[in-house]
Amino acid sequence: MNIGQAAGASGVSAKRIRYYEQIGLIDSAARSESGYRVYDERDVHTLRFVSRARQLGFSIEEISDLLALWQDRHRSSAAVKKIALAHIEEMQKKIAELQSMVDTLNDLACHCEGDARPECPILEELSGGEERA
Amino acid sequence: MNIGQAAGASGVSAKRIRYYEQIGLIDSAARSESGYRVYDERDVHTLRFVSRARQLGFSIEEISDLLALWQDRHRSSAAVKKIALAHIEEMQKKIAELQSMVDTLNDLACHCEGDARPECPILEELSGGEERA
DNA sequence: CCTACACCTTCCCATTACGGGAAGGTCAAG
DNA sequence: CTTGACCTTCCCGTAATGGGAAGGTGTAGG
Repeated sequence: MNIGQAAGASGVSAKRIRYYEQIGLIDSAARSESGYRVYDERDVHTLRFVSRARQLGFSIEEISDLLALWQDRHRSSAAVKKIALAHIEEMQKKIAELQSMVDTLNDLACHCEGDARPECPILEELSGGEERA
Repeated sequence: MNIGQAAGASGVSAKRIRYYEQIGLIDSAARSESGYRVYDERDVHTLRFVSRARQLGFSIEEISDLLALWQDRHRSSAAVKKIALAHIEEMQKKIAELQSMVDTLNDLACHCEGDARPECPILEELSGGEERA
C-alpha cells in the first residue's frame, strides 16, 4: 500500500509519516520501483502505536523509547512504567502551572467590570499596581 | 540605562528584549551615539508589564493587544476582560486535555506491575490490544 | 494513444518564543 | 594600553508538524 493508504489506515497523515521516517522514529519504508513508499499491515500497526502514544501526549523521544520496548521481548514492564509515570508527572506539573495561571487571572477578571469604562484591575495588576507608564 | 541594566530591572533577558523589539511588540529603543540601546524607567515598566503577562500565559500576540489597551486611555475594560476570558478558556481547554491524558495513562500505569516481566498493559493499549506487530 | 487527475517524490518555508554562540565594536578601570 | 565586561548584528537550533512548489507516476476514460 502507498503512503496515502497507510495514512488513511493509521490515522497518521502522510506528511507525518515521512517526518517520522526522516527523524528515525520509524524505519525507512520499502520502496516500489518508481520510488513510492510501500507499507504493509505491520507498518500500519506501528503507526497506530505512535498515533496512540501521541494522543497520550508522549513526545517523539519518549515514543521512540516506547517503540524500542514494544519491540523488545525481553523488556521489563518496569521500564515502560517508568516512562509513563515520568510523563504523568510532567503533565501534572504543566496542569498545575496552567491552573495557577487560570486561578490568578480568573480572580482578576472577576473584579473587572467589563464595561465601557477604562478602569481595569487586570491591567492594573499587569502594570504592577500603578497605572499607565 | 543599557539593555543589561534594563534586563536586570525588568526581569526580561536582554535577548528577549531585543526579540520583542524586533517583532514589534515593544517600540524600538532609543540609541546612544555608539549604537547601544538606551532605556528609561518607562521602558522598564513596559517590560515588566510584558513579563507579568507572560507569567499569566498570554501569547505575544495577546500581550500586544493588552499593551495597546493599556496605553489607550479610551479603552473599555470590556475589551480587556474579553481577552482575559478567552485566554482562561484556552488554558482550561488545555488543562482538560492534559487531565484526560493523565487519567487514561494513570489508569494504565496502575494496572502495570512494573516488574522485570515483559507483560505490560500500557504497551498493550498503545498496541491496540494485540501484542507486538 | 493521449489526456486528465489523483497520487507520489523531494525540498524549502513558516510556525512560537526564545537561547546559544560567533564575530566584532565600545567603554571603563587599572 | 590592555583587559574584560559590555554591547551590536546575524545565523542556527528547538518540537512537531502544515503548506505549498516543482516535478515524476499511475490509471482511467474518451
